[in-house]
Amino acid sequence: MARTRSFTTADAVRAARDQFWEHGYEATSLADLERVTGLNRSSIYQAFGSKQQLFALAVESYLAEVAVPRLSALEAPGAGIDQVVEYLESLAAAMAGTPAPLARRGCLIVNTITERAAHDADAHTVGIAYRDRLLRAFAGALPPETAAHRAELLTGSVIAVLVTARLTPAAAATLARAAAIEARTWR
Amino acid sequence: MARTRSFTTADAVRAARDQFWEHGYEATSLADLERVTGLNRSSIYQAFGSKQQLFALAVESYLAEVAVPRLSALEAPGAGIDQVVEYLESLAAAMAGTPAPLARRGCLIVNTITERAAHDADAHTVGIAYRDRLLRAFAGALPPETAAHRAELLTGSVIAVLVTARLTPAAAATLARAAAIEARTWR
DNA sequence: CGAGTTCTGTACCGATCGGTTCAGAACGTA
DNA sequence: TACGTTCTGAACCGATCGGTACAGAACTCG
Repeated sequence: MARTRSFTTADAVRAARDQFWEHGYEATSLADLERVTGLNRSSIYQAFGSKQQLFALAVESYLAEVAVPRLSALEAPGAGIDQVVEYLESLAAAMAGTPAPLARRGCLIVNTITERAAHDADAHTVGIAYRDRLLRAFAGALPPETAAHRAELLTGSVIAVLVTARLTPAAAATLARAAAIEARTWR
Repeated sequence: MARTRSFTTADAVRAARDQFWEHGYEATSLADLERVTGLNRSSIYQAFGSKQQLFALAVESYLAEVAVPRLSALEAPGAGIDQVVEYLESLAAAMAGTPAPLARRGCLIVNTITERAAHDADAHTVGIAYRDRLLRAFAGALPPETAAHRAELLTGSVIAVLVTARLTPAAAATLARAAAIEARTWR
C-alpha cells in the first residue's frame, strides 16, 4: 500500500558512523551526512529524528560491528594469556595492515571520550561502559593474583594504541606489539 | 606616545588555553574566548590575528607551563627508574589531587591529537613531537637493553591516563599508579 | 593641554550550522 | 489505472559561526 524505503537504516547508519568516526561529532555536518548516506536531510530526519540520535545509532553500530567482534574471543569463558596476546596482536595487525587513512580513524568510542565525555552524559556513559568492558575482559583472562593491576595496564595500552593511531598508525602498531610482547612474558 | 595595553598577552593566552583545554578547538567560540579573556573580539584579533593563531599560542603555553615542567626531572641527564616512578606518581597525584572539573580536562595535546591531528598539519606535528619527547624521556631513563620496548609501554600509559582523565579522574589515577608499580619492579 | 597612537565596543559581514516545512514525485496495492 | 502512502528535493528558518570595519574612548608623550 505504501512506497517502500529505498535504503536500509543499517547502511545509512554505517555510512554516518564512518563519517563520525573519522571526523568526530562536531566536525560532521548535516551536509556531510547527506553526502555519505546519499540521503536527503528530510529522509535523515524522518528516519532518525536528529543528528544526536543518528550519532547514538552510529555508536551502537560501532560497538556491535567493530568493537565487540574483536573482543569476543577475549571475553569467552576459559580465555587466558594466549587470548590476551592474540587480541593485542590482532590490534597490531589492524593498525599495520589497514590503509593509513582508515587506521587513522582510531576508535569511535575513544575519540568520543575526548571530544564529548566531559560535557555529554550519553558520551560519558558509553565511554565508561567501554572502558569497563575492556577492563573486565582482560581481568577475566589473567591469573587472579595479578589480574586487577595488569588489566589496568592493558586497558590503558589499548586506549593509547587507538589514540596513537590518529597520529601514526605505524607507531600504534609498534605499541600494540610491545604490549603483546609484555603479555607473552606473563604466560 | 601611545596608549599602553591594558592586558598581557600571556594572561590572555592562558585564559584561552584553559578554555581550549577543557572544550577543544571547535567547541570554543569567539564568544567564549571574549568571555574568558575579558577582551573584545577586536582586541583579540588585533593582538593574535586569528583563532588558529591564538590556539597555536595556547598550545605553546601549555607545553611551556604545564607539560615540560613535569617532564624536566625525567629528562635530566642521569635520570633513572626512580625518576620514571616519580613522574608516574606525580601524574597519579595530579589526577587524584586536583578538583575533578580541572582533572577532567586531561591533556591539551592529547585532546588535540584525537580532535585535529588527522586533518590539521600543525596539530599532527605537535602531537608527533609530544609523543616523541615522552618516548625519548622514558627511554633515556631506562636501561638500554629494555629501553625501547618499555618506553613504548610507558608512553602509552601516560597517553591513556590523560584520556581516562576525561572520563573519570579517579580511574586515571589508578592507571597511573599501576604503571608506577610496574616501573618500580624494574629497579 | 593637545597631538599622536592604541585599544575597545558596537554593529555588521557572508557563510554555515542543525532543523523544519511542504509540494509533489515515486511507488505498492487494489 | 487510480488511490493512498511514503519518500524526496528544495527552499527556508533563526541562530551562530569566524572575522571585519570603524568611530570614538583612553592613554602616553611632547
